[in-house]
Amino acid sequence: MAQKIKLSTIAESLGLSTATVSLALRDSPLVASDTREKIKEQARLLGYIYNRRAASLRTSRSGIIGVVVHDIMNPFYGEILKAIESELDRSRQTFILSNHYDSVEKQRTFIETLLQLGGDGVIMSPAIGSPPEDLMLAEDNGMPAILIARTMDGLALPTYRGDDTYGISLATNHLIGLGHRVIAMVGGTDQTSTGRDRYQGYVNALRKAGIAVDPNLRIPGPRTKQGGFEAAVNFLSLPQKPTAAVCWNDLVAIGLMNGISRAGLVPGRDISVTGYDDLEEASIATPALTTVSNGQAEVGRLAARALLDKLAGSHEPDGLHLIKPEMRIRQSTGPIHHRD
Amino acid sequence: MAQKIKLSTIAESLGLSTATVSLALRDSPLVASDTREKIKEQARLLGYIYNRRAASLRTSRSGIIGVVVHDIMNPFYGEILKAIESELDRSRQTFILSNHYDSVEKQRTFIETLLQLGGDGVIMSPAIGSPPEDLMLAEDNGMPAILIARTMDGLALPTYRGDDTYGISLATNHLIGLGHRVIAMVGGTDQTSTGRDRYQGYVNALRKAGIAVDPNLRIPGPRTKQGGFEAAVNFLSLPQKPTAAVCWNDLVAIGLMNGISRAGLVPGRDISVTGYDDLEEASIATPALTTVSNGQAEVGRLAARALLDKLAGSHEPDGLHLIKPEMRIRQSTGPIHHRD
DNA sequence: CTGAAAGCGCTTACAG
DNA sequence: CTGAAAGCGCTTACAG
Repeated sequence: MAQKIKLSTIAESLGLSTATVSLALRDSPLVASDTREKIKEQARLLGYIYNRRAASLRTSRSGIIGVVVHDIMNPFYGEILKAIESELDRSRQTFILSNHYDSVEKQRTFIETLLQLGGDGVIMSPAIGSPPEDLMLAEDNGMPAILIARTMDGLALPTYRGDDTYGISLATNHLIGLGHRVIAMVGGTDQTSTGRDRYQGYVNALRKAGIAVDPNLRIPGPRTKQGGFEAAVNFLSLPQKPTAAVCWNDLVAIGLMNGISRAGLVPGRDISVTGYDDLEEASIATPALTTVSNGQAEVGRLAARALLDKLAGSHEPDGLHLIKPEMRIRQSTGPIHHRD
Repeated sequence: MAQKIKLSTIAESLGLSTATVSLALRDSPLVASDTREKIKEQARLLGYIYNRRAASLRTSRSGIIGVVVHDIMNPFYGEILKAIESELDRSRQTFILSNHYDSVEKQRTFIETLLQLGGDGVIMSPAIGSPPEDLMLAEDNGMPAILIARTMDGLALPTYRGDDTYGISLATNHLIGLGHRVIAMVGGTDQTSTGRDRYQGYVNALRKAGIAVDPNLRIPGPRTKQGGFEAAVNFLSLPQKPTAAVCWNDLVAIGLMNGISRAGLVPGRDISVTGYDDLEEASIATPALTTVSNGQAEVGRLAARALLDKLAGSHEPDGLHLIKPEMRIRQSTGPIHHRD
């Protein structure tokens, strides 16, 4: 590596001022077009690398946007991130990604780091138990924040997520329509808005159909494939002998189906199973999973757009934006089939 | 948000110089301990946020490390990233993540952005068709680079990956040992070192066992679950009627097994299937997938360590570091079972 | 143990 | 259309 090339190196080599070089490289109409071309050519020749830290120190815009979610390895978040990425790419923003694994500590460290780097904004799916002041840390320091996937009550932050109560009722009603009466709910936690909403939607649907709600038919906890797989044992030994399971999400549903298969039963025939999210994987599972679309691409796209709009100065209405879920009927659900 | 708090705000409020405040906040022994405590307390009270851009402009260390891989939604990379993350977390480095989706363009943009941000180093799994000069762009500008998962010939960059040729021969030999003679290879591409190495390992193992290599038994292309699922049709209609498939990776294997199941055959009994990578998901697939561990956690950990060591000044030996794969025998492979 | 001053590499009024 | 100069918020010699 030769000497570090900076604006002044280019300026001196051309007998111009740094001001002119700076303007030219950013395509300012203030610079004569042949001067501009000469400067750009010289920058290329010298292998000039723009120092964003210096620029951002001066302008206080860094071009950095932070995104923090529970776990990027979870395809649900992966699909959201993909949409955010393609939206941010278009406006040449760099994005910094982090998992918080539901650690409030890790989440706060991330927000602080982002503030230190002069981040322009942040999109987050809040960790379980987040203190409101942690989530407001960004806004309080002039960095706009947008929430996705989970709601935090009492926070005036724009939020984009699916309508969980409604969505899970679609799945539950679908099963009821197929004749199922003993329907378990597998997975999820009351510690998130999503978890509470989905359980509530399931309860509502049963009540509306005149089916008594049996709390023992709830197997809370699992949120992953592994979790669903392990829950199969509990599920299959429930004394009420459910003929169907409404799962917390697709991962749990696929895991549960694997567990059911291992036990020699056929999901979709012996036991009906619904997922939630409609991950890319849902349609190629065996059997293909009946599930509820949860608008990941939409959530990511809208959240990114809202943030970019905010940065551009237009004031989006704050508040909750619910994406409407839709039923996707496939092979994992069918008419009631009595075990025993 | 009140007035922006900076070092000088704290200094003035305490009647000290910025130099003293700066040193105190970084726990310098040069500052008297009660002065230091007073300063730290004041910083906390004022809600001071350290401006890393300003600091890094001065010190030319940013605390940022870039990581770019093909696709973070692919659990193979996800598992590597997790290991990198936990290693970097320990040394308080921020990491910036990006997908290149095998676009050389996107990869170069990422490296340039990282240079502009003053990144301290970069870990990359090179995009297909990367020009060597793109990969050297980082090093040429003083930013150390480490390669993972894929090799680029003729580049003097430290590289960490699994031993593909050896690993795939383990899988192939396992099938041969079970009596299989017509073994297809499903997925992968000759455009990556990994793809070439794995095909070669498969060919070597067959030859060593005295089995003629039939190029028509290769179904190149698939690298995802979806791809494996779709390849099932081709696989099942091969005129040679293979009794087993060596798959490019676990995703392809799981997809292929789903496709085989849909066709009414039982993977693990009618058709033996091996995967590659030993993803977390492999053990809960149905049937549980026989596969080859590919050391994702090891690759991530070692690559991150090597980079941190390099940043700390110790010169790691460059060159290729191969992680030794191991066979994981589960339910998706069994003795030969003739179709028809 | 503490302070005054220069400088990291940009951009932005302000002049001309 | 171009230039001289100040300043973004830190850290680092150098003095004392």
